[in-house]
Amino acid sequence: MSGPTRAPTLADVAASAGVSLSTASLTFSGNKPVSATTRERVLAAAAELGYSGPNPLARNLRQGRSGVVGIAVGQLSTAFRDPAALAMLDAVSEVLGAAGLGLLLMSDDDDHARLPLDAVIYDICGRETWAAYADLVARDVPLVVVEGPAWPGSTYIDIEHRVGSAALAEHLHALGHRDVATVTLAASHPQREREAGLRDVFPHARVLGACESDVAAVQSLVAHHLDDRGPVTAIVCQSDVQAAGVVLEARRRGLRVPEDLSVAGFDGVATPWLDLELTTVVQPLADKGHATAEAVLGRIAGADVSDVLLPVALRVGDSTAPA
Amino acid sequence: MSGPTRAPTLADVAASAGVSLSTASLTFSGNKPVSATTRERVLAAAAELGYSGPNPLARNLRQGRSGVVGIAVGQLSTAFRDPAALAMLDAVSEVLGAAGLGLLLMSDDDDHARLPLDAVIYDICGRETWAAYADLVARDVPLVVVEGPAWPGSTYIDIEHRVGSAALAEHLHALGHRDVATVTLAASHPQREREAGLRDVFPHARVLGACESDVAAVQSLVAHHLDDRGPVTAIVCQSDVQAAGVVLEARRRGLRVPEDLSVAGFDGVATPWLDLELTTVVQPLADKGHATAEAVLGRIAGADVSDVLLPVALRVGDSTAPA
DNA sequence: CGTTTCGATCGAATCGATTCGATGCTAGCC
DNA sequence: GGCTAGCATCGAATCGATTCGATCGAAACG
Repeated sequence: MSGPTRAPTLADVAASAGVSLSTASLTFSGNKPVSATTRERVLAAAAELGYSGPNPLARNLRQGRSGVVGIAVGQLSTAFRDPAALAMLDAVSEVLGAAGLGLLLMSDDDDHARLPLDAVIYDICGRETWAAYADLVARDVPLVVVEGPAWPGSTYIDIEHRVGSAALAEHLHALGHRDVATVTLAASHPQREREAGLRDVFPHARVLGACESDVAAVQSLVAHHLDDRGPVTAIVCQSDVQAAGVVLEARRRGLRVPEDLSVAGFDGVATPWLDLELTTVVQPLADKGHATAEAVLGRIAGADVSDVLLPVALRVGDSTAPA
Repeated sequence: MSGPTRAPTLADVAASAGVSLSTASLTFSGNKPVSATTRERVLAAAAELGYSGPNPLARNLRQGRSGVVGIAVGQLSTAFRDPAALAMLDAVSEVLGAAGLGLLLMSDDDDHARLPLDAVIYDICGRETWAAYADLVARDVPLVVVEGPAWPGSTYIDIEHRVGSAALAEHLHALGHRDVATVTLAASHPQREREAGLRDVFPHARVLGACESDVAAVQSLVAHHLDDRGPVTAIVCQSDVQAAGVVLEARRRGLRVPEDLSVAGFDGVATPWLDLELTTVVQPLADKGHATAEAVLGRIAGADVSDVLLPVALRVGDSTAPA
């Protein structure tokens, strides 16, 4: 006969247990000691009423935090197609999860202004403007930028693009390469830095074109360059996925890698479907993710968080050889 | 002199504009008409005070919704390594994003009981129990299960595993194959269905072993089977990624595909780094994602939502040939 | 034995909006 | 002119907790 009764609240539990609302709250939150007998009475009442714990919405309002961190990655499907992005995401999620925070995917155009976010991670390489930025600033949401534009008020996590890129270029130069071309990402901070590193060694390196980190995309980009490829003896890519695309396309066109063409990548991720190990610049993806998440935690806690610049390392594989 | 003044609230704006709190609220929410002059006064006051819109936390509490939908996918890095998962995620995000809902990643072990979720999508093939399930039920959170166990109270989105698998098996049978082996996923509803479909045609098909949808994993799984492979002439996999792994490993061992060994996959995703088109069972990934998201919206709206069963289609590629 | 201290509990204020029902005012109508 | 609608606005209740400060006993102390 008791219609669809609404879900019990903490007040119901408190009443049923014969304690005050505040005591019931303390029982669940543990923020102050509660005697064992009282705790049991409250928990018993909760169990009987089918109370499933404090309403998160109410807690959030009171505490002024939502427990949710946004991560902007552009288009989901393209962003995560590159294993490097996944490794990073994994590390971020690990740290935030341990801190009890959830990770909310922010895709490009959606309007997330209505969602309560405790902080936002911006990890869209290859984009320099962002509609949501002004809004986040207005709402005082801490922003952690990964390899992006150095926006005022945000914390900045980055790697040594230029150093790594230059080291790779020197490796090629030492192998005797003189005519080097590069596949780029969209114009962006990391892209500019990496290109600068390349030009430290090869000032006249040719740009074949820009594309995202996707095997098919890079294949169609370099396809015609490989037919009539002029004097180029090495191609430097901005990700291992791009490099894999170049290797596959080169082979399809009858070129041997590395004998006829040296190919280099960036990131240092596993490419199990390629039968050679790429020469690449290994970046500490897990460290980058951890550093990002730690920065988020710090900013949420209101601490002063300093920017992070992580080192990279050249890894010489089987995809580069003397010119 | 005015210390760190706290962020302005709607009450401040209302006072400054000389209107009531309710009118100010209506100005922002648009739930009831407000005269143009009043609206302008309110907006002007808001601009002057630097008010950046209603606090989402407060709105959420009042409305009893958070605007966030959780999606459980197991380990992030492994879940998204398969492009099929990404395609699905993309479609889900598209629909939910358009509805103003955010998508929160729930990884395995994190405790998300403290987060306010309007609904949860369960998309972990290969798992039959879930610690969070009881909790979600207790909290009355709508649950949409994709290819998972048919849990009471949840909405169920699935594809025709058995039909597709049987169609593929018949294709192999028609090619003259009689000795077929299969690589499986962890024991789960879709795996059982697919295996049943396979055994409809090949009752004695041999199971090589189970592994996740990952090139490297499948390679090490089938490695020794390919050396001394007995009478097997075809291997049926549970994903295109698995199939790609088998193809690569077979070639590494000197077997030609499809001349010496036929290989089939499942999903119908692009494998640009493979130079042949896989024979596979194409599932409508975008439709599946859309249906999932629509089910979520329906459940949140309190509607009766019926389960969805989507069709699949056999696609014959270059990886299967006469035995 | 009087006083201090400490732990457990309680009452009330608070977080910042949304929304129901009531009120006042103007316009339309006969 | 009197009456009814309808629109804009307002006051107050509400969402469901957390948390500050006060209170009350009992234990510890000199």
